[in-house]
Amino acid sequence: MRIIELFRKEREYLEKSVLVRGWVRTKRESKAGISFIEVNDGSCLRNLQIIAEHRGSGYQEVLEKLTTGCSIGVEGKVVASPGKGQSIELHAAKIEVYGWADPATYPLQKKRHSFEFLRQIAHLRARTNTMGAVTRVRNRLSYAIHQFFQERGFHYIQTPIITASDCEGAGDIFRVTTLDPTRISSAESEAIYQQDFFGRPTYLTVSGQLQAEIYALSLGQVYTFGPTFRAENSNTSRHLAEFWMVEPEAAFCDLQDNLQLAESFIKAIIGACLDESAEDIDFFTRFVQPALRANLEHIVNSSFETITYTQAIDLLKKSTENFTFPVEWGNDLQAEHERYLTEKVFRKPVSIIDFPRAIKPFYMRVNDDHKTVAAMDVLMPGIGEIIGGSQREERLEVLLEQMRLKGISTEDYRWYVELREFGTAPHSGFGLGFERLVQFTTGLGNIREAIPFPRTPGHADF
RNA sequence: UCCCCGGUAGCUCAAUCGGCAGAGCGGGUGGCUGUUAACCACUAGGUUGGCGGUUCGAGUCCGUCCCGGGGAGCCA
Repeated sequence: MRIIELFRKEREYLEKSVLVRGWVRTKRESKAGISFIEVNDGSCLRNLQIIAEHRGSGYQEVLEKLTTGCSIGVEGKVVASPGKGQSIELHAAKIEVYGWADPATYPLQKKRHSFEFLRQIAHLRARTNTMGAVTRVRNRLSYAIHQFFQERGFHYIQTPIITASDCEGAGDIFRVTTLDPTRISSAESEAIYQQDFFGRPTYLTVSGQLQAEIYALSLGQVYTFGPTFRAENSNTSRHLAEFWMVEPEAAFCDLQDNLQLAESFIKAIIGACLDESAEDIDFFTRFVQPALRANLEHIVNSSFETITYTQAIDLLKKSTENFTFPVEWGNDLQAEHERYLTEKVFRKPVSIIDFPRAIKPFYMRVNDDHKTVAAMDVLMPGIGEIIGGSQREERLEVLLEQMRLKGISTEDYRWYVELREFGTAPHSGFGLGFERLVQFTTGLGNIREAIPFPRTPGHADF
């Protein structure tokens, strides 16, 4: 029996006998002959209070040794609690200990630990209230993502993790090789790749977008939800070397449709958490970020703002804010600029569209002014850019010109070009950083708490 | 990679001007109580991140390296 089930149907289980299994969070002794044991089984935030009488139980020895971290199974009767803080409790008839946890060496205490410390014990931090709550929210968001797309006829596809494309993004990428590193350094540069597993240089993917386009131009609407890798040496609270990305891609869909999709998407999945992870959201609101619940409700209830890059530049130029970086048409927006727009000017999510052609990738559709492309960045208060997307360039000639201008090899991307030669169609899509969404939804300050086992420069433990 | 801050008991932190290294929690022992971050008493626990320097004397000042955090860039 899972504890959440018990709490959900309290009346139904009252005076009934049940078996609950989980981990001891804390134990309070009463020498009058009672032990109070709080058990958590991960099904929900709340602990179940176990009442264990010493008298005649034969468990006095067990109860004395029971400490935080032990795993136990308790059989007993569900009764109404006379104490404050819980409506029901479990009156133990039988207690089985599956595993002990030496209190002298078990690292988790009943008190608050720093996140830095908990990261060092990622195998045990999952047993804390915070990480348990993050994990359940992350799970609920994942489920909501699939629900959202499935309900709208999008097909879930899997794009490759190992790729030979190395110029999709500007960032550094991870090499994938079976070669002995000592041989690589001593070898002739080009010839060595022919001896490698794939017979050519290969990397971990930085995006499944280009492959998703293939399936959008055949199944109509698809989405990916998988791991993505960036070898960028960035040490911030918003970056991971290995993270999960959601990338919908839809045919016969222009930038306006794309914006609409992004807005409905974010509202739907955050709304699902507000409704169905209410207890965990309330926990974060109480202990992590007091304004969290109000912020999330605001996101769900507000309509997102959409402005063009040119309008954004105007707003920034008019502002009295002291920016470190100059505001000039043609420069990319800096974090401080994005924060100002979404947190101070509009105080809600803002989509910025139609960026200068020169600062965006080759695949984005060139607008009629020939100076901008149909790009969109969705900015969220508190974390900045959460979604980046665009309408893709579907016109063969324009795409070839873009590739020429950006120095992209038409040989290497022959297949991508052929999608425009054979039955091309307008299409759009975007990418959403999943951990940033988890971060936003939980209010946690560091993205390293948004994923069970964070990979960052110098850290690949567990 | 750059800038800033930090590293003291198992954990969270304090230590005045450079002058005997401390508290709370956790652990152990005992007491008390339908308890709720339980409470009370006692107790054990330290190469102050490493190396070098200044000084009668360094947790504290200087140099250097390592590690961590925050911010920036890059991005999702």
